[in-house]
Amino acid sequence: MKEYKPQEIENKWQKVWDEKGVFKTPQYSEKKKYYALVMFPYPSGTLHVGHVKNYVIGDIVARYKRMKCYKELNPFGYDAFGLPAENAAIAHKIHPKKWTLDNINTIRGQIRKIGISYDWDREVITCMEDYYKWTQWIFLKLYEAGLAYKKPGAVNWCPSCQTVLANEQVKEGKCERCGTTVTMKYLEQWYFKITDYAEKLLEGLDRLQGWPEHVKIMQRNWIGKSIGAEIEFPVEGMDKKIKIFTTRPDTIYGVTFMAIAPESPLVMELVTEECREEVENFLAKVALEDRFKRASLEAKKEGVFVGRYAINPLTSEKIPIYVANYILYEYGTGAIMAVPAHDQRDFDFAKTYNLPIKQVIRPEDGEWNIHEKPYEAEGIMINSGPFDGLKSIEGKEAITEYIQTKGFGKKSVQYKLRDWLISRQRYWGAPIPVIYCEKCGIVPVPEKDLPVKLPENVEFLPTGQSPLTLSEEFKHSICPKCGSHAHREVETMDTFVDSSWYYLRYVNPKDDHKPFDTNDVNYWLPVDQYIGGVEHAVLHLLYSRFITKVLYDLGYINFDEPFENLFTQGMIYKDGWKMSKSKGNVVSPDDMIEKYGADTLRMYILFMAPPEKDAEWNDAGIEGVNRFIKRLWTNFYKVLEIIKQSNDDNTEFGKEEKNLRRKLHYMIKKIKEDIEGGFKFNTAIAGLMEFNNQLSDYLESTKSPNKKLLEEVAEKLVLILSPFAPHMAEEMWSDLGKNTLIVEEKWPDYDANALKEDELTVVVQVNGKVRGRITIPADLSEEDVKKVALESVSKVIEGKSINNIFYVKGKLVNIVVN
RNA sequence: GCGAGAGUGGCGGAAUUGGCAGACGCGCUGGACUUAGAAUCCAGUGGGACUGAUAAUCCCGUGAGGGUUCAAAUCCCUCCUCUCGCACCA
Repeated sequence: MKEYKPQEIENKWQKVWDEKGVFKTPQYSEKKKYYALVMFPYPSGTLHVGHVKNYVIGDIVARYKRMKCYKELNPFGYDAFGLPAENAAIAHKIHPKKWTLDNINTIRGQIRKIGISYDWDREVITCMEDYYKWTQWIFLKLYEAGLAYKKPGAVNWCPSCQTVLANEQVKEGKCERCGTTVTMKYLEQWYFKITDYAEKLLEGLDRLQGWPEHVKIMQRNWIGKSIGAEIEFPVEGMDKKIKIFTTRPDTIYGVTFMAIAPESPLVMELVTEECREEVENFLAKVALEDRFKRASLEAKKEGVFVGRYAINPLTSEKIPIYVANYILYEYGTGAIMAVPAHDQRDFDFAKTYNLPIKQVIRPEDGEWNIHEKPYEAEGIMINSGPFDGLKSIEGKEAITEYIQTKGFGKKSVQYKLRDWLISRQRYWGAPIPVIYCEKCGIVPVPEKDLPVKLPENVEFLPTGQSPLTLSEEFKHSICPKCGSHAHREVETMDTFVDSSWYYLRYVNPKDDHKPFDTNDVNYWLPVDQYIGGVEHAVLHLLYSRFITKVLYDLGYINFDEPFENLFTQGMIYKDGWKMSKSKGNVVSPDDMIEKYGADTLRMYILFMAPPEKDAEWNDAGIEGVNRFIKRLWTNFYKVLEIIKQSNDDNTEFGKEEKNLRRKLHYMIKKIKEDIEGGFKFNTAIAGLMEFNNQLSDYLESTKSPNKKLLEEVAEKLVLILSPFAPHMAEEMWSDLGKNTLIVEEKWPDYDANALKEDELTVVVQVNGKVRGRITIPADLSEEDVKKVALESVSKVIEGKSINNIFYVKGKLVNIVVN
């Protein structure tokens, strides 16, 4: 019997695949295209099995589709710029470039050993000039389109990373990378105008049928669209109006005060002499507060009267104006009309400062004590003059309409989404291709001068200042417009800019004249299946959609969504924790391959849980899968031996043969359905195990195994196995005497005829409880089945009257008695 | 607080178009092989009752409680717990 030596056969077949170039992307063929893509890694260390899960899932999909006769683009690359690599490089006192490229070499080696079917010729590394040149090109295109701009303002600052962060990179007030509490700074920074695309990004989500609902919901929430009205409230005794945004214009008769954000310049314009001191003290106090604490629900609502009153344009009522800590300057207009009767926050504030609470909406039925709790739901308008009696939904329309005709305001839509802050005060990124000229101001670097090279001999310790400031050679430049003395932008781009377009580069990774070829990209994109972690829901996945939509609007591509189908895989935990070096709970794929081989590793990762779920690594679990693989190997070579020894050409199958053949085809059907019906690889592998057990039973029980049957079993079993355990499948295929490569074979179809059974086992229930089972010919009539069923439980139903008999065809009979 | 998802043996998980709950694997128990162990193979394995024991039979059981139905892990109502995301967005 041939011994199973995984490392040996894995090396052998990986070499063969390489030499024959079987995973190279076909350029010309009749086949339909399929673009399978996994989120590329940050090369900031070595891979652990959690990363590998991503690539294995992608590889099963790619190999399956390849066998289903698609022509495949299945590339891999590295998100090589950015803070993690830079921080690691600082810690290890070597240059980020060397550190990054060393890691890439390690990772590439790790992945090759797993037998992932990538087209390695298309590898993309974002920190290389031939890539970031085109990242800079994208910046220029956005700049030309008015979608990249520089503005001063309050920005998120990570004191540990010593750089600004985009809103999407702040999680619960902490830096998404390092967990340090984010503070605020006033800085002039570069932004991409993603807010211009809020509506398009929202609309596109509805078309993405192949995306998980929870990711779409996260994006919708992040974009945060609200429909309402902008209304202007005149200030008494001043030629000034306060503009507010509200989603509840129907509650305007219930306004009892106004509130303005502390940061708003309006505050100091409105404040009266008597109140000035108190207001200034309040502003000073708020300025010192942590802004994320201030913006949390638990924070107490506080404010001060500014000394003035506004006039409600509908009622002409005089209402006091406050500056209040719970008003956000960045959202809406930075000022609100406060309706304590119908808003919890206004209610809390009114209670604290003893302000009136005026109910203007009542529930459709039932009582409501407005002094106990605000009523925030829809209802019927009351105390609202001519609008009394309207439903609040109608009231919204009616009042918006009214203020619009009177010129007090207009319908308005607001979004929570903020523009994407893309400049960083760090070294390891693509330089922003812009020059500052004393005469011409901001001048973009001409396309022909790209790339703006990142200098390598620069001190890059994080100081809060861009390290490129230190390089006179880099900074010094000449204005491309007027030729006078100028200096370069010293800040670099956020790595999320690099990764927001890499899926396009894979199509023409070596083209040095353009970022991609429009025809080729239009052919290969959108990506058919994208696979990665859910942590990118409102980061990379949002940015990529934005960049794609911009390139679409600029006419470079003919699709406006990059990823047709998205799959988010769960994480692998060990000892209850995410794997990390500091926790010391990292499971290395290399160790597992050395111990069990890549095929076992691949299969265990898929078997441990449904792929979208988080799973706990279990050393005993991988042993179990390894046992299965060895049993399968043994069975296969037993079968092969029988085939070789036998001259029997009998195709008349007995009961056992028919039975085994049915189970074979049942497995083929099940695995196809498991893969296509939502990547249920865990149950697909269970199906393989089950069939292997059945094959063992057959080999053990039968005296004269049938050669023809076993030939079919061996061939189809190996084909089905091949996406999961490609190396051993290739070895088995070749031992079957085939002179093709299994990776180039077709996925077998099941034979519906083989699935038919001559005899069925039917469960017999009495009053819904299983009381027996009967074996019947498959074609027995319903009447006869019932008869047999009744007989089989005659003891149980003796002396009882039969009320009803239900028959579920081929499955179950339920006899109802009393 | 809002939004989404999930609660099934000792464990990971199957079954969700209502139709045999616990597939498959781990673990555990017993056995075979062995000087012994490892490996491998075979058998058993939700809880309980009955029985001297076996076979058989019965009862209970999918977070809790109620409902619909011949039949509920699956559908409906009420509640609890956990995970994730957002978090004063007017």
